[in-house]
Amino acid sequence: MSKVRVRFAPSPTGGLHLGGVRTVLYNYLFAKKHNGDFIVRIEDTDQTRFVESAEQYIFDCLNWCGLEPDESVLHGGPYGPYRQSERKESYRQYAEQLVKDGYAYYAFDTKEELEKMREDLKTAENPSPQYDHTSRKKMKNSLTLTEAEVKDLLVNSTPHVIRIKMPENEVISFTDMIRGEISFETGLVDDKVLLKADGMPTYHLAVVVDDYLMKITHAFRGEEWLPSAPVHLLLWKYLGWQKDMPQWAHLPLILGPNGKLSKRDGAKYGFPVFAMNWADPKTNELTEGFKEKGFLPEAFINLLAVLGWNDGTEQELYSMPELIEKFSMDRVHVAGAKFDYEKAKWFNHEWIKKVKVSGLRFEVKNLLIKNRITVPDDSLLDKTIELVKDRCTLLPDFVQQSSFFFKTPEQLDVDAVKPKWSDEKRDFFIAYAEKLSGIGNWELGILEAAFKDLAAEKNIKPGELQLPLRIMLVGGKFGPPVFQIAELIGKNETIKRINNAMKQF
RNA sequence: GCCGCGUUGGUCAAGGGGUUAAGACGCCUCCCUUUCACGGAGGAAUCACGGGUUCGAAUCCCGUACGUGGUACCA
Repeated sequence: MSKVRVRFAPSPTGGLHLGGVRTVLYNYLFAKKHNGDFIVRIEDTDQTRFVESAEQYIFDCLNWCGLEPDESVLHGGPYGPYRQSERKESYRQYAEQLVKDGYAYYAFDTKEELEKMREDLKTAENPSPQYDHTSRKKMKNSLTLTEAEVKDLLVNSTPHVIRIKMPENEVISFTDMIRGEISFETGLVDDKVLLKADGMPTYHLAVVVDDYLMKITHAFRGEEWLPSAPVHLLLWKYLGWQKDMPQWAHLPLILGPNGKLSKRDGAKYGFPVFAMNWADPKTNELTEGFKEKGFLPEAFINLLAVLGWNDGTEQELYSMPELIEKFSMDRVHVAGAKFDYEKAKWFNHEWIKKVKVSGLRFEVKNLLIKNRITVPDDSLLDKTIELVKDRCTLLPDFVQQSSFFFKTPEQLDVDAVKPKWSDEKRDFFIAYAEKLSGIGNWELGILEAAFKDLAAEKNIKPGELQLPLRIMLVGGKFGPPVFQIAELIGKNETIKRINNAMKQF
């Protein structure tokens, strides 16, 4: 059996969508599981939708996700170029061959003529008429024109396209790796344009030619391609490559709260839909990404992997190597899955708990610096991360959960203590601060014991004193156990915070 | 409209003729902790609907409904 080769073929038109990343992921997992190659091919055949920065952006996203291609415009490889615009010249010959063999034809209709046809044929029953075996007879193409007329038009370089000639009455079927047998009546499918007037291929021609030339063995793409699959199948056949045709799998869609997931949903419901921040160079509109929202790539990959796939066990947390080991296309769900942001956050939380401190250090430090908190000491940072990571769902949560380790809280939640504050408690804290200043061995157990002994001495329940102490040290009702905080921030800082806070109570 | 694909709790889902229909997220109650979390123990679903087939159907078949995708010289 030949080496497994799969490809992800994005078009550089904008941000990389959740569904897009999952498609890459499944490609990647399948390839790696079978010791195959993962190729990224840029489908930039639509010059009108091309966005300059989008290509680099896509690679940045893949890199962040840890989905490194084996071959691509950036990684090179023996089957280049990996940008379809650079392969432009190679497509025409195949289209011409199809015309010669009677499987395709020239069409000279102008945009206006096409519009007119659609307008004329439009009825209540048929709101969107196609350019197909019924309507092509009335159009301006090499099927209706004489040979001489066609030749003349061609010689005068009249703008034209090449369209596939869909058979009138055939049934074409194939086996989808996740859906099984699927069949279509060819007469219901339109005569898709194969080669555009500008000489560029459409997706339909390019995907077949390039998959063939690049020796792709398995073609995975979104379910939205299913309706045009018969065109591709026919092309493989007409070009005489049928025995080399890849196996297909059409992946289910990822849906938003109301149907198809769109980047609008992100803004509307407050969750990211792109892998990374995407700033549209045309509109300057910024769409937030999972990365910037504070997701770990491990979590992002994990949640995407199990959105539509499971290995049949109860396991939900998977690392990339585990996914590679366990992934299989036939366990991919057939139906679309609604994206659940709450669960996505849960995955991130789990990964933050799971990942080692060293894996968090860089991001957390950056976040703190961005929030004007200086981190003088990496070992303090590490201890802090270890202490608070259980209570962080998204990376930015570290700012609130750990900033008080590095700087005195600016604002204290005085309302939390004031109602129950008393002179007795004030006395206690004055005495405690004094006691603390005499402690030589600054460590958790001693601080806590001193606290409890003094409380007993003063006849106050220690529980009633803990919240005030927390507010003094942290500023609010959150954070790890108080004495651990005191231990970490040190003697001077602890005493200072106690004294300062009392002025406000 | 037509064509394709789909339909197990609010969400992700296991299960593919006989099960008390797993598990997870979220929600609620309780325990732990006199912060917030973590952790632990519980609570809530007859499988879209209608017909078949069968001794027996969430599981097989057919309809209907609903959802979703396509119906571009976009991918």
